[in-house]
Amino acid sequence: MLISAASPDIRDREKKKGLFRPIENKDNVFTDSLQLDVGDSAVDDFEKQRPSRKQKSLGLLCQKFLARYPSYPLSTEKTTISLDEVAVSLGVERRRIYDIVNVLESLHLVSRVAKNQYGWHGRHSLPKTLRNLQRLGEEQKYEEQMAHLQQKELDLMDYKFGEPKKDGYPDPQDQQLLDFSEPDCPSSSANSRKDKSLRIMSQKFVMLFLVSKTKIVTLDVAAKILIEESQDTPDHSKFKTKVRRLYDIANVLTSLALIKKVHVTEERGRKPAFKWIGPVDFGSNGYKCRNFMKLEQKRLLSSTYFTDEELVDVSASVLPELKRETYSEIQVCEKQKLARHGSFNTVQTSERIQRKGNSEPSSPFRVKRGSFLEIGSLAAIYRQKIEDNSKEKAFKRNRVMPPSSSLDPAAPFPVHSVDSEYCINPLAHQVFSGPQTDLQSFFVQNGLNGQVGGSLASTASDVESLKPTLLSGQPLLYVPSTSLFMLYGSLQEGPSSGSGSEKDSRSSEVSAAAELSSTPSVQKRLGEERKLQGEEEPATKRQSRDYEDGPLFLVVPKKPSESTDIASSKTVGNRECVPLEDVHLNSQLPAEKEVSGKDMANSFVSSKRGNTPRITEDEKPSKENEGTKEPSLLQYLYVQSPAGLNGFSVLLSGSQTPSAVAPSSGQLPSLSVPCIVLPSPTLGPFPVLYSPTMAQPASSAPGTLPNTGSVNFGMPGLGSAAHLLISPAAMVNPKSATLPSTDPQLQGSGSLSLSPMVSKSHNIIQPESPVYGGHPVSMVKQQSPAPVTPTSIQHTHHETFFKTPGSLGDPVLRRRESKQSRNTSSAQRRLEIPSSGAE
DNA sequence: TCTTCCCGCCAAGCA
DNA sequence: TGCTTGGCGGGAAGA
Repeated sequence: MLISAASPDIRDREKKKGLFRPIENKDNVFTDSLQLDVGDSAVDDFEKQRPSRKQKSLGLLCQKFLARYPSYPLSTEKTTISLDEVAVSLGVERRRIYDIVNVLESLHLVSRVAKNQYGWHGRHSLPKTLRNLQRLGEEQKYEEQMAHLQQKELDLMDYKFGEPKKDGYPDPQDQQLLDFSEPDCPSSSANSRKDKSLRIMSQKFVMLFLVSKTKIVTLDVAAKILIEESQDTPDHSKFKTKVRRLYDIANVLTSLALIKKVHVTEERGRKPAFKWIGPVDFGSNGYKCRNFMKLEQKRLLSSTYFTDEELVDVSASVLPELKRETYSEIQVCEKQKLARHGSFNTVQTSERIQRKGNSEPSSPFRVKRGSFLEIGSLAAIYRQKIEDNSKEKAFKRNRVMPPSSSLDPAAPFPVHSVDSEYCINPLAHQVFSGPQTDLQSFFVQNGLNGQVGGSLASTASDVESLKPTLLSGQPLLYVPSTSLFMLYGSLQEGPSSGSGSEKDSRSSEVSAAAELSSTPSVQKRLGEERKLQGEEEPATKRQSRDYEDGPLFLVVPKKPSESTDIASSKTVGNRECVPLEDVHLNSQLPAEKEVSGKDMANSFVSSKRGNTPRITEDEKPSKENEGTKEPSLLQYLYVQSPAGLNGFSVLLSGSQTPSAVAPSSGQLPSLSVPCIVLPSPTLGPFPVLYSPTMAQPASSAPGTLPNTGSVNFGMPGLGSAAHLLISPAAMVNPKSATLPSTDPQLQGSGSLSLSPMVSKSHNIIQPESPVYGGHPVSMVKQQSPAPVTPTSIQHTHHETFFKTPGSLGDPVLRRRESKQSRNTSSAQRRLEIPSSGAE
């Protein structure tokens, strides 16, 4: 799989090395062995050289088969598979290859082009195929059939060895329901050879997974359904035969990392079953995948940009080696869906599965479909997390639970993440808790409250609070050029966090949040909010934002920030930065001053939130935080190196106080956030510039130059391009830096949101904004004073934290380099990915 | 003992 | 008719 993901050159080289030389070429083995003198020693040697049963397994064979071809071949890359050649290469009979290609063909990974010849398509269309299968499975009511069979579990033995009860199986007339409309779908014409083909069986098998809520299918149930559909006499022999075939299919699907072997323990004992671990939720909103951060552990991704589908693939490639506890997910969605609906509702609470031995909930990632992921930053965070467990523990002690309301319409994951298996995102905790700790410490040390726009968050109203904007205190990864990933984590849950009572409280809270989010009322509110948003801005603007290649959000669970320092609170209280929302939320300011932290957490709108006095890090956990449950989610802004930035990328912390980032109207020149300038993914290890001091004096008065509140970056050689002012909740067009904004909103708020969500809610940043257009950015040295923080937590891991996987090893670099050509044109790649929305 | 699935026979399908 | 394709089940390795 690694080779598959690598460049063709590497593949060729590996091939030359004989990587694919059949390890089980029994002909050779036999020949060699037979050349020996017949004797005990020769027999022993023969036995030793004889490949074991496992070595000859179909699964292993399939893996070798898949390794021959790229998972995502270029559109111009036409790969033809010669069955004879493959069989010889792998040292197996052609019959075995048939088994593999049949299953692969069922998923449209290959297609038969001629006799003995197949065409390799890769996984490009896999999501679509799965989506279709899911739809077909739903149409065939497989879920009901499985439920019915499971309900009739006590009759299973009777079924296996005798005539099944009539009521336990579909009526023969109902077989018409199994008449698939699509050519490649199984037909109900009974007992034809095609009906029993492995190809059709494979599709049906996959359907069972896709329609299953638990995503677990026992072999007996699957075999039972298949027998019924084929109208075979359900005797034991048929049952065994079906199970054999299902094993064949399962082996291939396992090699594809779509399923994995599990056991279901029932009253009658353990039953072999398989669990779907591939992408799920292929609806219009996109799909999710797992094991995201394992990519980093495996050092597979480096800082290379991957499409979501590539990510899924690579993630799946390491799946067999992954531990269950480290699974995580990525939820991919369309920007349009995200922008319009503000949420990604494909996660069904019904799919929740309590994590075995670990009830720690987490949230899935959410990225735009077809977008590019900067894995390196996330991976670096993950490493940091691993390396700093102690800090994490200390952090957890003080962390608070984010309220359910903290779920941005575009970020409903904390809700679902409570116990939904498909929302489980250990990454959020395992990966970011540590880094977040560091960042939180960083922010605290720098006089920041550790919450992005925490003061900006307002509880103006339920509707307003649901406006898509940066989550307070949450990490935001921003890639202005193509997409935006907003990272946030729900650190609330987690067995190790906090006291038992506190944990329980948090758990219940999260559960309540989950329920709340799923309730119609919430959805209604979201709809109202969206409606309001729609009314607030011209349709043209909305449309442009919806369809422009704007940022997306990668949402990951984050642990709540427990750290709020005096400086930050002070800054909040004296915030001179008036968020854009203040313009229309001004009337609510007085009330907001008294708003509890909980309310704040519920608010997603940047506002005068800062009016609420922020407690210190020491106070917050023990006092308000308990009741407020304000989410302290870390946010990062990852700025992909725009044109003119010499390939440097900027990782910005979104957790600075608004005051620090809020420029006065007409004076919005620079960045006032903690940031790290990173080389572009193609440049390898990156910490180049790092501005630890982000503390912003609360005294920064509106209208003053941002020298005190802004962090500027000096980028030699960058020239004096337009200024890029970025803040967790505010971003200003470079043009605004030098010229007073004529936009009333700008003047009123003095801050602009870099986040598409924020911009959306604020109606300020337009897609065509130079900021989005990747204007050259000039950064000057930060001039902010040294931060004042109550907790002087050392963040000694910054370097490690921000080190990209690209610096991890040559293989990674090589791969990244090799993939550069493939990813050179992100736009091109994106164009190749059909919009799910269109579909 | 049960699960898993390799192995190859042999028949359907096709040119 | 010959070749491709793949259903099928015996039986053995492995759990």
